[in-house]
Amino acid sequence: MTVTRSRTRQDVVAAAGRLFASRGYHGTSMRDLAREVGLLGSSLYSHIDSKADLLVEVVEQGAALFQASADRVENAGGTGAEQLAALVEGHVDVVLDHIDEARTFLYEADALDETHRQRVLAARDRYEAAFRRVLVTGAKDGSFQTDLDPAITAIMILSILNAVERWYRPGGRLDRRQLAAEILRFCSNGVGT
Amino acid sequence: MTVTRSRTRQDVVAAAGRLFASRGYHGTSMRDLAREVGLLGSSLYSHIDSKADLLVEVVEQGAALFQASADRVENAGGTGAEQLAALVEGHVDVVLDHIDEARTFLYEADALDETHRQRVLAARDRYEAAFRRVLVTGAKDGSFQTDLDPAITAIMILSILNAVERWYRPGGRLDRRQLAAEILRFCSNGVGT
DNA sequence: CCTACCGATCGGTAGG
DNA sequence: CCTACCGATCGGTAGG
Repeated sequence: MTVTRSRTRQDVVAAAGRLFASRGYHGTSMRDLAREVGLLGSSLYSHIDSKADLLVEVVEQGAALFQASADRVENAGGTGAEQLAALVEGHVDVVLDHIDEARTFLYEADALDETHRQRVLAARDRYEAAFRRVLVTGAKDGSFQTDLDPAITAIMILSILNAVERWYRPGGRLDRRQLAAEILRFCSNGVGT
Repeated sequence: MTVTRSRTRQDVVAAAGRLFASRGYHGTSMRDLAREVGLLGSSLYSHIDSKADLLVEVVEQGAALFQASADRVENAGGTGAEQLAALVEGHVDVVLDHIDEARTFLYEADALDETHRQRVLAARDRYEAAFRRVLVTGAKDGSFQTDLDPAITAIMILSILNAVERWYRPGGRLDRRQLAAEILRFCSNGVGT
């Protein structure tokens, strides 16, 4: 016996995340979203106030997931090398387990109003700062080279991590642990002999 | 004496590139574009056939610029290390000199019709293949480790390169040669001791 | 390149 | 959550 139960606000937000991630905010209409969740367009407004609010909510979920990973790593402590490994694994997990929120956080911030856009930029910088700190820690404890530039190095590591969702598909040659290991290996040693 | 001369098709395409790169295809209206180029919306159609055609044209310009760089590197030859350096420098040049076409090529392909979208994916793979070949060359000639995976390594290098336009701004601490050198250094040695 | 305009779709509201 | 609808804007066309 199938019971059609009424949609919750979270159903609507999750569906919005799916569409924003796959077609972009401006490429998604409220009627697209309503169809995705099984309603008519006007019925969405008994769950939410506006399309813009939905974007804010999805983006902030993405920001919170990445930050939670960084916070866990910082609380666990360890050498620079250990913490970098944990940051890489945590990022891969967030991207693979919450791809819609991650993509929307990474690529749709420009569709936000200026106030929320600035908050996203601040959230990204805060997350990036965790990588910078780990690089400094590792330079001191002998994990890493001592002359590396933490700012640009953090950006390059995050560039690799953020791009994962653009090419990696589960079920392929690498599982997610092997993926994280490959990334960590490249970030540690590069291609050099 | 200022002469207002009539717009050419290329002015319209270039303006479209600017807007697609900064607001996205779906975030750009034909009236936005007309204003950018100093016309009324309907007047655009004496230069172009449709909004979709404009996207195709900008994206294909981006594809051609990247491919031209890869072709130049391949024709110049050299060791794997030399060719990788040339690919990195070439990519940085394309991104910094043609940021609108590069961004549109990288981020707006999903807004294309399926036929053109597939062509972009093929163009990206062809460009990526140049990186894979250079990695294989370098593994044979002693430039690089012999046990690296060319496919995933090429993706990671390109992830760093493609992200450049998201954070690098000319006139800052690094000029473009230093930027390319930092990227090459990271790709060669990573953070390890 | 503009005037005048088209049908379709947009985000959203009133009222039940 | 639906019916009925709003004004605004969308990409695009006819005709000059």
